[in-house]
Amino acid sequence: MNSYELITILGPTASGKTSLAVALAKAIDLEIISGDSRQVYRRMDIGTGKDLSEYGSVPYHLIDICDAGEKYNVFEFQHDFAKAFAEIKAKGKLPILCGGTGMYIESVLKGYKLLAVPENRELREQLSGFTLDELTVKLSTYKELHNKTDVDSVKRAIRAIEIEEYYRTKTPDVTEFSPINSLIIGVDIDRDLRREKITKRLKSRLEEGMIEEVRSIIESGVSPDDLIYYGLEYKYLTLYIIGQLTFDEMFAQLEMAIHQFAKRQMTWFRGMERRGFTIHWVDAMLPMEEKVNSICQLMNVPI
RNA sequence: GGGCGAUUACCAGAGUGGCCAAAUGGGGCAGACUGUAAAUCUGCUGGUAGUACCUUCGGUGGUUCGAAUCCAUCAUCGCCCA
Repeated sequence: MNSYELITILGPTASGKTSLAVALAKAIDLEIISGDSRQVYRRMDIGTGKDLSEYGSVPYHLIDICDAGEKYNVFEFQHDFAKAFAEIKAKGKLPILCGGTGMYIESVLKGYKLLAVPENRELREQLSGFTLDELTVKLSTYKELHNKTDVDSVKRAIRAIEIEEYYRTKTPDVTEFSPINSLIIGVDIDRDLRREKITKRLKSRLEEGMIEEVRSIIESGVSPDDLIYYGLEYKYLTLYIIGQLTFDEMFAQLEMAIHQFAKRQMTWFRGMERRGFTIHWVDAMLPMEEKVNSICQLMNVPI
């Protein structure tokens, strides 16, 4: 008797989102759509914590859909999500959106309106010599920006101008996404425990061959800069591999960066609550069965 | 045993008589964020009732109107001579 079109499971890194989503999917026959901005890349497995072996027979979507070295973004995610969502729906099943990338999740729950604006090489070249200040002045001539993200770097400012210019001259192809009615489950993990788990998990991933994983991606031709762009594990391990950090420096800095990342994730989720989303927090420490049961209750599904 | 140099808030580290609750960086905490989001950016960070008061700069005791800053002494650490 629920009108939910989707179940969303979110939480900071190392909170156990994936296991919970898989357990729930097994219990009531669901399919999982990943809401993770890094698990989309192939061969980036250990560092993104894909844990594909956990899924068993549960179908998953939006994992391994790009090559390492490519650059995926929210716009593409929104479209890919819509497609996967429709497919699962067509099968008469309920999808679970599970991930830790707050903006990706919110973009589909809210139905962000993003314009399909292609790259404008000519314009980019034209603007390439400008300073951020000059670009900011130029930006201020537009009434209202369509792209509401920060314009605090030259790259972003140019992108914002690109979007405005495109919008001025053409009618962009706007795919209308509507907000989705989703039950939102947040995995709540005590801060100190979270930090402890992050550190432990980092150690075990290093033992499982995470360094080799990054090294082999570099050897296959992906440039270190492109890997550094991905942040966290891929950034610090690459810096270690190319000799810019010692092992100890890499470990200490990466550990810290993951802690900070987890904190930022929580800030996003709390922000979502302030923006009107209801998140049902479940204690990460509860036994899996209890977590699954409590979600089933929220959904009014008989257990 | 002798000589010199250190000792500052969670950490590193400035400050060397008043403008010092103490620069700066890191960490931590909180927040923002519709096209890099594992990114980027902002605020706070001794205590309390928020421009005021209280307790701080290794310990103790002095000098001074006034000390993190000067003196004495003790403690710990580092380097040099034995």
